[in-house]
Amino acid sequence: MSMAMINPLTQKLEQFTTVDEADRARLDGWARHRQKRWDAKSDIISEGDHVDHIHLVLTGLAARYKLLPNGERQIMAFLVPGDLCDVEVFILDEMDHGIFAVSDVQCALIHKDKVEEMLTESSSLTKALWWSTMTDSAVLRERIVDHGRRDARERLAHLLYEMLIRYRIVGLSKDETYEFPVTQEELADATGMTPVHVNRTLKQLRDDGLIELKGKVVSILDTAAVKEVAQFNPNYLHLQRPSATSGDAVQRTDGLI
Amino acid sequence: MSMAMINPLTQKLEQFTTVDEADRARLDGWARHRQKRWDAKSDIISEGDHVDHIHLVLTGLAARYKLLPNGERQIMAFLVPGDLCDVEVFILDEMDHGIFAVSDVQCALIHKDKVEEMLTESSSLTKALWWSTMTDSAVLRERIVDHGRRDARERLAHLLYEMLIRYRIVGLSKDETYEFPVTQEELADATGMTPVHVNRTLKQLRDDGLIELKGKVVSILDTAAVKEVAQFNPNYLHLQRPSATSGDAVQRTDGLI
DNA sequence: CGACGGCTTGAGGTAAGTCAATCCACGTGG
DNA sequence: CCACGTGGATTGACTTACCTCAAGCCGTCG
Repeated sequence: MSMAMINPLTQKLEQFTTVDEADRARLDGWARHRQKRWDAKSDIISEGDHVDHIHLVLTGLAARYKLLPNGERQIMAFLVPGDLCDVEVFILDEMDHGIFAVSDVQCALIHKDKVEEMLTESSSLTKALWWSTMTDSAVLRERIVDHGRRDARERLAHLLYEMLIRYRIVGLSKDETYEFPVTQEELADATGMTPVHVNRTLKQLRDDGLIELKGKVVSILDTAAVKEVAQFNPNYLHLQRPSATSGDAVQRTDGLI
Repeated sequence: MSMAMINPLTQKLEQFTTVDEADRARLDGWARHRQKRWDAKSDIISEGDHVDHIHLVLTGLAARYKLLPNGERQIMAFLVPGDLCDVEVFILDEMDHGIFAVSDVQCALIHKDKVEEMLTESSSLTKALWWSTMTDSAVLRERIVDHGRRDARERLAHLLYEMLIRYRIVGLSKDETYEFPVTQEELADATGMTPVHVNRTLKQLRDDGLIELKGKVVSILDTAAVKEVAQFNPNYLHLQRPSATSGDAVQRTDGLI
């Protein structure tokens, strides 16, 4: 990572708390220490792996997935820069799912000992990291709502809008536009649909003037309408810093959502 | 909680590690200190609540849920004795979902300060609790697979079998039988189906001799067949203690699964 | 130029939803 | 002790959202 580049994990944690100089230095050390690159479509971690490094996505897009006995695939989460792939392996014995590189991906490898060290040395970072894993769970829960109670159109709109915000958090969106390097097949595996039906639904969203797709670039053309059809409630992303932490009761309204 | 009764949280954590006397005493103190009871169908925690106690289910069944603007409900997880309802509120500002009592529920209320205290005083319990939240996430991921890539029959079979194991962990199953006090409507809200279709699918599972339902009591009649149609792979429950933790390489085969 | 991966579109099929009636176990009050 | 009301389970008839199969298209890369 170049010196100029902002550590996307630091940037993400800023959503939750102010990261002080010591913590920032620690996070930068993690991101710089050891890096590795994966080609698009290759596995970063496979189901059953026993990992002793945590992977932090620096650039590119990755995805958690499971393969069913019949060969079908379900993508359970997308991982954007700033996301940690496998905090669980820190505790659990082996991966119960795999993670693959959707596009070319650059990761920092953080040895679990480094994280363990942090847990005792910085309670602020421990909390921040905890916040990160809790919001990851919240995103999983929202995905369950998507699959259980939203139809194709709502589900896609919800996913595309959520990704906008998650990219925005790490500074990878411009206005209402972001690069989302997925194929329609991957979108299908993430939304529990068929590639064919993803295609038709996207066309419908385009024809209705809600979104635009140019290559891998997504633009939300009509924010209000997209939030409306997605029934989007941003509370699950927990982008307001907890009021107990900030001295005053001022809630930030910096327009991320 | 009577003295004789085994703390279900302790019992659950035993899946992951051996709980020593000090930790056991701490957990029992938590469970005994302050308790509260909820009537069936009442809210234990509502969306938007700011909670400063963690709720530990002691008896009964609870469920995490979200309400959509159009009034539909999605149940994202069932909480059985030994499950913690809201570790997240420890960090996050407010609940992004609600939790309601499916049956009458008895909970222990644990003040967040008690938990914070534990985090600095017992690294073994900290790890065990971490394991617990990680497996909760794993269950959420499995639910996404259910919804995305399994049909009604597979989904119900999967849920019923998973619940058997989760009840078994806390000693609330007898052979292949357990009490699961849900209505078909709640089952529908959990599986993303219609009550009508839940009914038909259950009938089919019964007619095929896979399961039995007597009132609220579920029996898995044909374990092999149920695991087969559910494509059940227990790895996501992480019931093997991590090999790094146990001195020898012996894996337990006590037949929970 | 041809092959290939991914996108698009059409025609027809099916799992699951909707609407609605009936049934059944219960609890409760007259 | 029975009539009645109520919440939940059950079943039938019909509709629909999404799937399947299949063909064509389009850009790119060797």
